[in-house]
Amino acid sequence: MTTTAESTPAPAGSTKERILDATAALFLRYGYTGTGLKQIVADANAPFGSLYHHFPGGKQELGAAVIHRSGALYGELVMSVFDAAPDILTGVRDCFAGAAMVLEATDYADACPIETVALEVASSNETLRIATAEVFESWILAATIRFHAAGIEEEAARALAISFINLLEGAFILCRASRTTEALEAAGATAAIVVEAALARVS
Amino acid sequence: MTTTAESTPAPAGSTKERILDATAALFLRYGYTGTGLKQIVADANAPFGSLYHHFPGGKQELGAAVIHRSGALYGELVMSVFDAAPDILTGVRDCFAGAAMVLEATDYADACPIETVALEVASSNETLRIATAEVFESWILAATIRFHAAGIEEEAARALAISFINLLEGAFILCRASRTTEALEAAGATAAIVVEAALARVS
DNA sequence: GTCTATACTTTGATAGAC
DNA sequence: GTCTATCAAAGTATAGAC
Repeated sequence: MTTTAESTPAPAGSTKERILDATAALFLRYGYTGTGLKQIVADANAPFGSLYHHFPGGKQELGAAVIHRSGALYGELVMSVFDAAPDILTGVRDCFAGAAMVLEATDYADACPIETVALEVASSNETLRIATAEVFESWILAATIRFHAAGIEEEAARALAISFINLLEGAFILCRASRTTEALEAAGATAAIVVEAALARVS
Repeated sequence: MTTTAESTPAPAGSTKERILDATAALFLRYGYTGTGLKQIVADANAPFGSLYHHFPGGKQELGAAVIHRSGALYGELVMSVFDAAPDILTGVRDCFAGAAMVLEATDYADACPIETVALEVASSNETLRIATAEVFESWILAATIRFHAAGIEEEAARALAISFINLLEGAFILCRASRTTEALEAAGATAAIVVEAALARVS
C-alpha cells in the first residue's frame, strides 16, 4: 500500500470480531462498493485467508453480517437515549442533539452505520437490500413501542416512528454534505412538533 | 461485456449530453463508486476517448458535472410541483405523493439523483462533497422562498425547507430498502403537520 | 473531435503450504 | 485455523491513429 487512509487500531477481540469491526468502520466512510476486502483485512490486522474462512460467502456475506450487527448496535444506542430520558418528548430531542454531537466529534463521519450501504445496494444487490430493510423495520418496531407506551394509538405511533427515522436519516445526509449540524437541529425541532401534536391528541 | 444490466437507449443529444445522461442514470442505481466509466460510455453509445475529451478531469470532473446537472433538474422538478399547486400545503403534499408514484413506477430506483453519491463522497472526496452541498443548499434556498412567500417568517421558513428535504431524503432511503411507499406517506403527513402549524402561527 | 488499443492499478476470489 | 502467493476481471487513465 502506498497512501491508504488512516487505519483503525483494531487490536482487540477475535479475528472474526476484528474483521467485523473494521468493516463497519470502513462502511461508515466509504460505503459498500468503496470498501475493499484488502483494506478490511489490513485494518483488522488479519490475514486475507481468514476473511474467507469466517465468511465463505465473501464480500456479500460479510456485508450482510455487518449490516445486521451495526444495525442492532445502533438501534440499541438510540433506544438507550430514549429510555434514559424522563419522557418521550425529551428522548426525541436528545436523540437529535446527541447525533449532532457525535457527528461533530467524528468529523462528520459517524452517522447512521447502514444508510450509505442501504442506498448503494437498494437497486443492485437484493440480498443486502433485504438485510437493510430488516434493520430499518426493527428500528421502526422498537420506536413504535416507545411511542405507543407513551399513550399514542398504535397506527399513529408507527407513523411517528417512521417519521422520526426519516428525519434522522435525511438530516444525516444534509449534515455530512454541508459539514454543519443545521439540518439535525431543524429535524429535531420538527420531530418535537409532531410528537407534541400526537401527545396532545392523547391527553 | 457478458451480462451487464439493461442499458439505457441514449440515442439523442450530443456525445457530451449522452454521457451526462447515462452517468446520471447509472448514479441513481449504482452510486458513484459502483458506476464504472466503461459502462458509462457503453450506455451512452460513446467511444471511450470522448469521455476524457469532454471531461479531462476524468471520473471526478464528470461526477461533479452530473451532480450539478441532476441536482438542478431535480430541484426544478420539485419546485414545479410546488408552483402548480393552489397553495403551499397542497404543494407539500403533492411532492410526497408524486415522489411515491415515481418510485413505484421505476421499480424503486428513481429517487433523489444525488443522495447516494452524497453519502458515498461525504468523507472520501472533498471536491464532490462540496458539489453535493451546493446542490442541497440551492434546494433549501428555493424551498425557503416558497415558504416565506406563503407568509412564514424567514428563519422559520428556512427550517421548514430543511425539514421538508430531510423528510424526503430520509423517506427515500426507507422506501427503497423496503420497496414500499409507507415511509413517504408518513413523511408527507409529518410535513403537512409542521407546515400547517407554521401557517397557523401566521394567520 | 472521434475512436481504438492498451497501460497500470485495484478488485474480489482461490489454491495450497504450514 | 493461519497465512502467502496468485488469478482473472474490472477499475481508471493514457497514447496515438484517423
